[in-house]
Amino acid sequence: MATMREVALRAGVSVKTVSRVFNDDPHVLPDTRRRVQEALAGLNYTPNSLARTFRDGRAPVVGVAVPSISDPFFAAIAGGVEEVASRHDMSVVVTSLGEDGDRERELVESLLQRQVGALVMTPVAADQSYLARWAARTPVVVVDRPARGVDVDCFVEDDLGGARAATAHLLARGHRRVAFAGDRESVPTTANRLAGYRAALEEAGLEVDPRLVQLGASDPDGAAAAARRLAALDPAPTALFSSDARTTMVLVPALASRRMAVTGFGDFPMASMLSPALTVVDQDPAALGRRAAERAMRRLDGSVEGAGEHVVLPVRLLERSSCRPPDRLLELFPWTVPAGAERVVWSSAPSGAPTAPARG
Amino acid sequence: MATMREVALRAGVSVKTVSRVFNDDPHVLPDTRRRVQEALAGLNYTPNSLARTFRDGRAPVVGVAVPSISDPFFAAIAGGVEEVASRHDMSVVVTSLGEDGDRERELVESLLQRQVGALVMTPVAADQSYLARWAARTPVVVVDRPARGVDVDCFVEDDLGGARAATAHLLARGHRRVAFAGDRESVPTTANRLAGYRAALEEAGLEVDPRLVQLGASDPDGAAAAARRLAALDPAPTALFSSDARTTMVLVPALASRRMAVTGFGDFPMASMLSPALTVVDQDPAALGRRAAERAMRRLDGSVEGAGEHVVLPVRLLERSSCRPPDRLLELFPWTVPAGAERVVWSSAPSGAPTAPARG
DNA sequence: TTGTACGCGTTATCAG
DNA sequence: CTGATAACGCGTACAA
Repeated sequence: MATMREVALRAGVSVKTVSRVFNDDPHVLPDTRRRVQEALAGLNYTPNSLARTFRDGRAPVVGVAVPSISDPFFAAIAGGVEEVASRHDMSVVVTSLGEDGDRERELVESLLQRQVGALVMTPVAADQSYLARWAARTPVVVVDRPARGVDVDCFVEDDLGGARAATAHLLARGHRRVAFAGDRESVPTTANRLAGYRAALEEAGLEVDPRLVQLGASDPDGAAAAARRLAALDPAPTALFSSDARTTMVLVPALASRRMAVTGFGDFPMASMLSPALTVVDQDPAALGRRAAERAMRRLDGSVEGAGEHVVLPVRLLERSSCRPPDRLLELFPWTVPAGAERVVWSSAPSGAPTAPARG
Repeated sequence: MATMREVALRAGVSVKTVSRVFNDDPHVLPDTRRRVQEALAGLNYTPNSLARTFRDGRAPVVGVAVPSISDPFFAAIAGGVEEVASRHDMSVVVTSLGEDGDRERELVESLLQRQVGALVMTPVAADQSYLARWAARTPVVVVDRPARGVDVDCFVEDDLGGARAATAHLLARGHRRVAFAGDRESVPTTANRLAGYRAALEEAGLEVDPRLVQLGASDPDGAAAAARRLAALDPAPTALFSSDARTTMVLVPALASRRMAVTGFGDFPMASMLSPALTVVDQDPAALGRRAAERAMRRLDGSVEGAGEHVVLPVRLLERSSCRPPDRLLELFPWTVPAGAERVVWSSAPSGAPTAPARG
C-alpha cells in the first residue's frame, strides 16, 4: 500500500519519475529506472486505481441493475454484460432492484453518482424519466423491458410474438381451453405476453375467458392458488401457457396431478427431462446482456450516437413432447418429435437469419 | 453534474458551507442554509461519490469473485452477499474468474487495487498466498472452497459429510455398484465429495472401483462420455452419486435411457418433478454468501479480529423418490416417501440446531 | 531526462 | 457560524 510519493522518496526521485517508470514511459535513464524499480519492488508498490479513476472522472465500471441477481435469468444477463465489459477492461457493479420499483430511482442514482462508465438496467418502476439528466453524460441501455419517460437504447425480446406462437401451438394441437399464468401485468414482459396469448386466441376465433388468466402465480403461494382456481373451472382448461420461467417452475409442480399440456416462456435446465417435457419459448438472456453492453461500449467510444435504438431480439419456440398427444395416439401424429428430442417449430427471426443454437 | 464549488459560487458561500448544508451539519444559519439549498436545487447538484470515496481511501464496495456469475449457484452466493452489503450501504462488484485459475490473481488484484472495502471470493487457483499482503488491510473471506497459502475467513459446506450421506443412502437401499460423477478433482469441493463417496463405500465394506469414478462430466460432452463409459461397465452401476448440480443437470439427461438411482450434491429447480424425483444434498448458497458478507462486515467494523475462522455449514440430505424401489415393490418399503413429497433423512447440523426449511 | 505545479471533488482542520 | 487551506494519489502541462 505504498504510494508513489513514498517510492519517490526512497528512490530519490520525483513522483513523476516514479509514475513514468511504473507506466513504462521510455523517457527515463536506464539507471534511474533501475533505482525506481528497486524502490517499487522494495516497497511493494500497488497503484491506487481509485485515485486514477477519480482523476479522470469516470470509473471503468459498467453498472448493472436488475430485479434480482439471484434469478438465473438476470444472472445470465449480468454474465453477458460482464463478458463484454471485461473485454473492455471494465468491471461490473450489480444491484438488485426488487420488483417493486420503490427503490429503483434511489439505487440506480446511487450507481450513477459513482460515475460508472455505463449503465445496463432492467426497469422495474413505472417511470424512468429521472434518467434523462444522466443519460446525457452516461450511456444507459435498458434490457428485457422498455424504459418509460426517457429515450435510451433498449434491447427486449419478442414477447408478443413468442407468446402468440406458444399459445397458437397449443391451439393447433386442438386445445380450446388454454389458460395463461404469469407474475403481474405491471411487468411489461408479462403484459406483452398476455397480449400475445390473447392475439393467438382471437386469431383462432376464440373468446378470451378472463377466468383462465391467472396472475400472481410466480411464487409458491400464488401458484398454488392459481392451480386451485384453474382446477375449479368448468370446463377446466386442458392446456396452459406460462408466461415466465419462474412461474413455470412453481406452477408445474402445483399442477402435477392434473393432466395439462404446457408451454412456457423461458427455458430452464431440465425442462426437457420433465414428463411430459416442456415446450418452451427459448430466450437468450446472455445475448441480451452482451448486446446491451456492446451498445453501451459503442456509445462510450462514440461510434454510435443519436437517439436511442429499440431492438427486439427474436425468440424461438422449442417443441418438446409436452404438447404431444398421449402415447397411444402417437402413430396418428407422425410429425411429433420423439421424446427427449426437440425441434424449433417457430422463430421470430427473419427467415434465413442466423440464430443461436438451442441450449440443452 | 454541478460541483460544490459551482454551488458555492452561486450561493455566495464557501464550498465547506455547501458541504455542511448538503450533509445536514447543524452549524449553519437558517438563512445561509436556505440560500445554499436554493443554489443546490437550481444547479441540480449531485454529489460525486467517487471523490468522497477517493478521499477516505476505501470504496463502499464489496468485491465478489466467483468462477462464473452466470452459474445459478454462484449467482445465489452473490445475491446473499449483496443482500448484506446493501444493508451496510455498500454495493457489490462481481468478477467471474473462470475455473482455470490462470487469471485469478490478476482479476482479484485488480479488484483489490480499486480499494474495495472487502472481498468475498471462491478460489479457483492452486494457491492464494498472494492475498496475504492485501488481507492485512482488506477483509478477505473465501466461500465454497478453502483458500490455500493464506489465513483468511472461510465458509464452506459439509462436502464430505453430505457426499458420504448421499452415497450411504444409496448403499442402504441395496445398491452395490454406485458410480461417482463430477467435474474435476482439482476443485476442492469435488475432491471432498469424492472422499465422502469413498468413505461411504469403505464403511460399507465395499471396494472402490476406479472405473466407477467419472470426472469431467459437468459439460455436455463430458457427460455423454461418462454415460457411455458407465454403460460399458460390466457389471454396470445401478446407482449414481453426482457431485454437483451442473453435473447432475447434464448427466441425468445423458443417462435417461438407463434405469439408475441417482442422488446429487446440490438442489436445483424442478429436481422434485423429475421421474424419478431426485434425492439431493440440499445446499444454501445464499446463506453462504450472507454469512461470508456478514463476517466481512464484522472484520470491517472491528468486531471480529484475529486469525481467520473456518466455518463448515451443515447440509441436509433431502429424500425424494429417486431412490425408492419400483412402484410394484412399494408396499414392501413402507418407509419410503410418497412421490412428490420430500423429507430430510440426514443433516450435518448438530442435532437440535435450527436448520433452514427445505426449498421447493 | 527530470522535476514543479496544478487540478480532479470532497471533507477535515483550524482560524476567525 | 463560516471560510481558507490542506490533503487524498495520480497524471498532465509545462519548465528546466
